[in-house]
Amino acid sequence: MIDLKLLQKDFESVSAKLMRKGVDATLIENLKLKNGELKKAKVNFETLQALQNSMSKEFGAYKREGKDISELKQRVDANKIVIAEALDIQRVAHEELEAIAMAIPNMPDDSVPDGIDEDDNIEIKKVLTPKEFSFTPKEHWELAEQNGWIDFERGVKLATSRFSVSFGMGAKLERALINFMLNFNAQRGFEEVSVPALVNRTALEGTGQLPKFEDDLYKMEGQELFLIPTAEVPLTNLFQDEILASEQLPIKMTAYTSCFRKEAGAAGRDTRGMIRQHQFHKVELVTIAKPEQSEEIFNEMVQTASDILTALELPHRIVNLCTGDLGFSAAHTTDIEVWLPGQDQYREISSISNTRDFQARRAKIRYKDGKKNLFVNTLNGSSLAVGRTLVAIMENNQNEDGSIDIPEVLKPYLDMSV
RNA sequence: GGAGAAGUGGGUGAGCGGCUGAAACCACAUCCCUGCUAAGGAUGCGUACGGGUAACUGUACCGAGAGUUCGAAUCUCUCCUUCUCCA
Repeated sequence: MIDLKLLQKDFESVSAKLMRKGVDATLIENLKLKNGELKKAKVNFETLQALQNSMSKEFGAYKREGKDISELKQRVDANKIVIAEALDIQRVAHEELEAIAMAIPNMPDDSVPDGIDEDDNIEIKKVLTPKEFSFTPKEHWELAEQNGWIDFERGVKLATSRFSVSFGMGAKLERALINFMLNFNAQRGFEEVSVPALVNRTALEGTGQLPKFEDDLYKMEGQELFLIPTAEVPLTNLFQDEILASEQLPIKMTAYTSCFRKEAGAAGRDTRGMIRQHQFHKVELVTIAKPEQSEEIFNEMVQTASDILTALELPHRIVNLCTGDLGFSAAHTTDIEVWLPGQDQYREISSISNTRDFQARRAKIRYKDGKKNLFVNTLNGSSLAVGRTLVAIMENNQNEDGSIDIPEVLKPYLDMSV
């Protein structure tokens, strides 16, 4: 949620920032208007309520003293009707404001470059050089099938398209990657957490998936429960509606979960292989931090994800997302893209965002700074998407005969004898 | 699955439908006293959103929501959670 006070106080700059992210100018204008309306309605209601309260107090005194209450009761009853109307006006104003405000994305930082889509993202640096192949490298689905690691047809049989099944070394590699990543993150100070895969509406509103993106979520029938699209949701919402002690911060967490996405609107994209699945494994990083800590931790998170790829000897590049490619909740985002020789391009494998106080406002996560309660900053990032890492290993480590070399760092995690 | 009990501020725990935003104790903060391994005293101490330069002040919140009432932590209903007992 954007800061409505700031919007009121500094309308020009807030709306300019939101417009960079493509928010309609009239919508912002409307938000300001509604906010003013609500304020007025609130003052009006509270004034009436104060009158009612004081009359009610009098009422008690009258009774104790045995005075006649009929005249007072008349006034009180009359005021009651007026209050009901005022309350109604306030309620409507609040609902209208909420509906608009909850659907408005975060303001991008000034450092975020302008742009329309991923083509306008800015490459910051490349890490490791892709190796030259003496043959034409294959795409991962071909390698996966040839090695018997992944079965796409049987995934469809069990569920529907965009599901797959891993077998043997494919399955073991996934498990090894998860363990490797969790341990790696733990060494960088991120505490491992195990969280529910189902969350309620409040949690999803807190992190920004709802109300706007319900179409992309799997919802339980007859219940207000959703499968998580990312561990960011449960991890961040762990502290929903809490006021944390200053010394507790930063809280650095990592979690492995399955993630579930309907991929509405991605029809036709990456239909082959395991790049874009409805269910996928991901190891996530989430940090709850003080505002002054958040940029330093952001860089740590990017570095951690990048270092995992380096440890796996996977060439990748780090990219600063432009306004057009920025997610709903993010103030700024850095993507890590891994080199896929089979596809002959870099593909996203991690996305790290600082949402600043956007999610904290929605989820009401604050900390005590001396006397005052301030909103925390929340950060999230993949470290890493497991399936895509496996894809990268297959494509980068393939030999001409289709066999695949296992990265050294994973060998301790794999019992190679079975 | 059935039957009971309970959910109050950081913690423990009182609360008669109006004098309760809420006793008391602990914890915490500041100050005073005193020097000895501690104790005593004073004051302060919830959150959100408003109004005011400020002192201060208004509204709401006692698991959540709805209701009864001029007025509800206190009565009624629904839901959630926890505990105990039974199957």
